Amino acid sequence: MAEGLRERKKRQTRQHISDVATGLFLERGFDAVTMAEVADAADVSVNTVYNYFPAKEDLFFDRSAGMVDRLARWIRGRDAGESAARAVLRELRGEVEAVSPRVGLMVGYDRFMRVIHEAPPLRSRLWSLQQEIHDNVVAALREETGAAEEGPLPDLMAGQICWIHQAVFVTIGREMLAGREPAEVSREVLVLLDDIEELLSEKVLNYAVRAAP
Amino acid sequence: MAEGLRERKKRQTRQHISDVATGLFLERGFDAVTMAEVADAADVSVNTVYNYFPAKEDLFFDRSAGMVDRLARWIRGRDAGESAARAVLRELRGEVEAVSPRVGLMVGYDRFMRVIHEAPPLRSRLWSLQQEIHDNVVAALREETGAAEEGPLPDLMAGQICWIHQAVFVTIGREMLAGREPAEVSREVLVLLDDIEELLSEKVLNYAVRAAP
DNA sequence: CTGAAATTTTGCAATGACTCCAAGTTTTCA
DNA sequence: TGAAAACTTGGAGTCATTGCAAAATTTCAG
Repeated sequence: MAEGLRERKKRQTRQHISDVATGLFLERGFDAVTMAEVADAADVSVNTVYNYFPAKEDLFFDRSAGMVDRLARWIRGRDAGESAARAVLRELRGEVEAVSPRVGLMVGYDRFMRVIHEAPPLRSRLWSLQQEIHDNVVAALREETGAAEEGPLPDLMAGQICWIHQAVFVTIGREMLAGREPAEVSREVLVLLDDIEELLSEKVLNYAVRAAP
Repeated sequence: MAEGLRERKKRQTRQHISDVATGLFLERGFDAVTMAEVADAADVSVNTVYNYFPAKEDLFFDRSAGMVDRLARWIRGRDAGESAARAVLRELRGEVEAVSPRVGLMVGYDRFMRVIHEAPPLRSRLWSLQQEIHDNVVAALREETGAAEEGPLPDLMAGQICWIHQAVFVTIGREMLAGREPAEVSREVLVLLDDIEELLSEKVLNYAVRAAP
């Protein structure tokens, strides 16, 4: 199914606006850039910006699109004989060990973090994303453990699993913001992951184990 | 030290504005009430409202003032031989068993929850309060375990303790919003607290035990 | 290739939160 | 009692966000 000119243009326009906006935000901070400036810099009208992005914060987090279902995907993709929590720990260790930009281990992430740090609306949006991640994890756990799970257990387990994720991301964010080197932070977070695993109960570590094939 | 007329008037004015505003919000929802309407209804100028409350959301959460350090207070006030987590569990069980309005177990809390539920800015502010609670817990744990704790452990433990708190409050909020009776929700949450305790590892349950006297 | 239909872009006006500032008012206190 | 200090107010201005209707662009059938 060939993509029409209209579709292509829309995608390009959207990407262009997002790029221009992110550049301005990283340059001067979230507050100091107005929607009108973004529109001007992107050579479109203000209304066109709103056409693609419901709110100013969406301009900043556009790239973080695939992040909200990553945890749920990791859980659904766990190995046979592996629990949800262990799958998440394994995937996180992989990303951190690889010093992956997907978890913020890259040069320049400090600029990104600083913008968020100084803008309350962006922090709010980040919490909102965490909530989405949590909801996706709950949904994944309910599906993976069978619809039989009607009680509060999937919710509680999702809380524990999201706590793992949060602890890792908050730490990476804090250390990168402090100007540390990605490789250095990577080593530190690998230790943190061991600490985290030690704090989890067996019940959590053995929840939603995928049956052997 | 006798309180001057000025102090008294300020407190009264502040309380009056907060009461009027909360009434309007519960009546018509957060979005549907403008700052100008609050000011009119309270017989003050818009600027006076901003004089007492930095933002519209502060008008709504004014009463929840003592909530941000409650967890930290519970931890600091734990019994001899009791850990931080167990103190929090004990205090929560007390409040829930007493069907206390302090944890939302009261008639009319559903109206309160509905306003929050329908207003994204209020949900954001709630997350921001959670963050404050977390920070206070970290501070309390660091002090209570001695300044020796330089590592990430207090942060991780605070995450676990706040998770307990969150799970309880989210559940109460959800059930009350669904129109359940406080007494009924109380019974249900007591069971939830048992589930929660079972999911915590011994490491968490035995962190920051207060020395015997 | 052409013109109508569908879709996107844009300009304009308005709402409402929030800030700044300077001019009143009220309360304190020497 | 008369400043000085602190609080209140009115008014103007910025900015995000929305709604609406008029262009401009793209699609597609004929």
